[in-house]
Amino acid sequence: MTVRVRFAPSPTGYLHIGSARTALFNYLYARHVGGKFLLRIEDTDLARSTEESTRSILDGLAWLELSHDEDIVFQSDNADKHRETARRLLAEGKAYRDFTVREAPSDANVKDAIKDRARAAQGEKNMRDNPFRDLSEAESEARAAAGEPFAIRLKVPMHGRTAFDDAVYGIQERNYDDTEDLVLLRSDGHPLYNLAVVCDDIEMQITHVIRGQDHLTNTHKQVLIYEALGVTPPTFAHLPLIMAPNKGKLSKRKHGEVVSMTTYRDAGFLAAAFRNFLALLGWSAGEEQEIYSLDELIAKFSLEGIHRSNAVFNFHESDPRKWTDDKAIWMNAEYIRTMPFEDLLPFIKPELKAAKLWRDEYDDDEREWFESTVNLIRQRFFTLKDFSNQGRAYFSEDFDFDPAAIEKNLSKYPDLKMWLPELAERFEAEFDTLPYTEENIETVVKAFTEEKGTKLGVIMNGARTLLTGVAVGPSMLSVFETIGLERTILRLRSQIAWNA
RNA sequence: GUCCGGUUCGUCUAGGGGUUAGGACACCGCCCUUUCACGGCGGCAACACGGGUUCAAAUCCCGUACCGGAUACCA
Repeated sequence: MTVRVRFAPSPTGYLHIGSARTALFNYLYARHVGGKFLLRIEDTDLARSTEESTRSILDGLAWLELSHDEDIVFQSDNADKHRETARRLLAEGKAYRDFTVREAPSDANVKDAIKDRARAAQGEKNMRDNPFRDLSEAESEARAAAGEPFAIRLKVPMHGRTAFDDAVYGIQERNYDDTEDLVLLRSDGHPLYNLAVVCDDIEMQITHVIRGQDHLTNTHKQVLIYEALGVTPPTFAHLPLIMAPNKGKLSKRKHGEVVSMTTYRDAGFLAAAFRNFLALLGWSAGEEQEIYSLDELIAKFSLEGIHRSNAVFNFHESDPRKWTDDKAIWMNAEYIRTMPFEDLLPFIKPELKAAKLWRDEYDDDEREWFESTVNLIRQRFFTLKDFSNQGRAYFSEDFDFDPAAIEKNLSKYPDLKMWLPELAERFEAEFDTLPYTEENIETVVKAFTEEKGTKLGVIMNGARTLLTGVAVGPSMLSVFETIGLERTILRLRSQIAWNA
């Protein structure tokens, strides 16, 4: 039997980090065993589902390059089948009509309301005490025929327990006493989550359900539905949750952008790097390797390697330099500086284009210069954005000067205001005949420094600031060379920074 | 409240009866260097607690604590 897994997000917001990892694990498992990775949009909550969310989720998956097999299933399209299934269970006596008048949904904090209600019941609550559970068939039919609204609830057996062998958490058991007669169909005829999921998973012939462990109790309910339907449940694998730094729930509402996949795409992350990071959040191959290509992840992924304990996504809200997890940033930087140039180019190009820094010559005449420049500057970059921000001066004459750099490297040495234009003269004269190479540049700059009776660092850092606008970067000799003689002279003469 | 799950450096994790408890990120120091966020070397830092089983427990069992999840006519 071929393995079929699905990723089933509800379109109530963008793709967040937890869902993304669930999608990734499903994808990796499917690819590992040569199965199918399916996508189902759980849009049965008409009030909260939006098309925009669906699009955003699809965008996120596309960015992560998690391509699905077969057509996307929209759960709402199957509502009739879900209703039919509920009616069948009713007809078979495995479900019953509940004529209890529906409570108005509490508007405030739903979670808290539920918790309060549960606590108030003080364990006194008998999950089987619904007065309509044992209503005679005749009376049930009569009341329904009279037009009285009813919900359909599953008739959970009085004695026994649900059990399944979770691929991650092992044997899971739960007494029927702890599960209420769950509603399958709302009184307005709307099918509910657990019913819809089971019906669709059966219909889609899902063999493995890989999802967050927040679904563990749902799974018991779903097993009950499978049993009522006489269908063997799939294998379940529940994933540990991804938590906020305070070990609380990571939520869109509380933590905002940092949990959204699009944030990472827009911040200049490479999908490969982020995927790699995500894969290691709750899974490990049991070895010390950290960097994995997609093919390696697929080759090494296994359900056995999934952890049971939750993982913290360690971002620092108050520190702009660590706005997201350190390791994610490090991994992205690692990819940026070690990827083959040809693989990186397709990402740098659009980045530079968007910043109006791209020139077509980089593709042919200046290809060599472009490549060596990128290889030079990418060593200290963290995201693709750095190419257009910190790297701007390499590609454009229109760049800003970092005030801190001016302060540190120029203001402190007023003589530089004269010296650097003078150095420009010197360059112009010397390199009229001499080749503009690192070696020769070093000789010229050193001689110049000695004449002025100053330290090499003063001249070099002053020049760095004028040439690149920032205080950090590669070896200054390389910078001189890659910026080129002409632009070096122009920038050394410029007084813009001094007037800033 | 009840049910379920979890607990190894700050974080991600390896290990799963005998290890100097390993790696990565972060942090700190030294080196390289004109700067630096690259690189090299090094350092700091963990088995939640209490019982038991055992010659031996981070590892197995029980309990406690703490954290998390669930408990809807949401998904």
